[in-house]
Amino acid sequence: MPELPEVETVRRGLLPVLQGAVIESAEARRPDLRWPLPDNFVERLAGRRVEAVGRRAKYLLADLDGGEVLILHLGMSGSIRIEGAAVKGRPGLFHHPRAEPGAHDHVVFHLAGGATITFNDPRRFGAMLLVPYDHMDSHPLLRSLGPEPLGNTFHAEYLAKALAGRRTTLKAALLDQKLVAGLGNIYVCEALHRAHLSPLRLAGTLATKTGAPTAEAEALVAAIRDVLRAAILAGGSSLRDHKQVNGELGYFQHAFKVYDREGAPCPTFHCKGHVQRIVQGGRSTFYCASCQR
DNA sequence: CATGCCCCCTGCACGC
DNA sequence: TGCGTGCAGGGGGCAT
Repeated sequence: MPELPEVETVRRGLLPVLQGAVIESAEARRPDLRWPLPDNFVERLAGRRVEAVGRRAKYLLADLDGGEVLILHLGMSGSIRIEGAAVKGRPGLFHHPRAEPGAHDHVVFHLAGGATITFNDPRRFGAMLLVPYDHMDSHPLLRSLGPEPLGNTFHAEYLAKALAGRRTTLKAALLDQKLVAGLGNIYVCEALHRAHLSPLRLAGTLATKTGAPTAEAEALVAAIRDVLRAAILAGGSSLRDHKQVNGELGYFQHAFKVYDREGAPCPTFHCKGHVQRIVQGGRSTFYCASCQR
């Protein structure tokens, strides 16, 4: 499920329940996800208070008292659900009642007060790590990440410079988390369509010799920011069975212009083209060859 | 360093 | 119905 908007949606859903909460105990129902769980995982979490719930790229970051950060990645199929908690600001309203753990419920956090937070991940491409807060930025998984696409340092000048000299396609460049962090297959396709840029364009052609940002780089930055913001407002995208932490579906998938819409008429105003599917780097790309150049 | 390919794993949709 | 195939939101590791 999870690209930046989905991870941000999870973060926002966790915030009212998890921030300030104490993890009474943690339950590891198997020893590994993508990698083995951290040594003494359960012991290191027991009794810890969650001071803050942040996000970097597609990583969720739970700052714990005691100086460690729980880093959590949802991989391709990871999801989180909250059960047994009151909904903040809505007296009498609760998340779903607690249920017994089911298939692919790999880690369960039991919070003081009775709520549980369950990590489910059928494919187990997700991950959990515990790292000292002071070493977080230098952790191998985080240290090479590019700027946040919704942050102040991601602008046309940066993008033009970052793309300069790249000999790969725009699609591959935008999927590269070192260039900009948080985009995945869906939102790259959607952003390129909004910017009317072809996923096959050579990335370097959006840069200039002088280093001045091009109109195309401006358009691409705007498209990326717009589509991510809109998706976050919609609660992310729910493909297959993925849900928000409260069990509700996101609904941005209904706003997809090209992703998974092979054969559909291009939604661009006055465009006569159709959405086509090609394969780049082994992954599907959806675009309109007529209005994306 | 940059690039492209393989792989990890499970579930599901599809065609026969 | 059953079975084989291909595909799925990510990204580390490796060869080139």
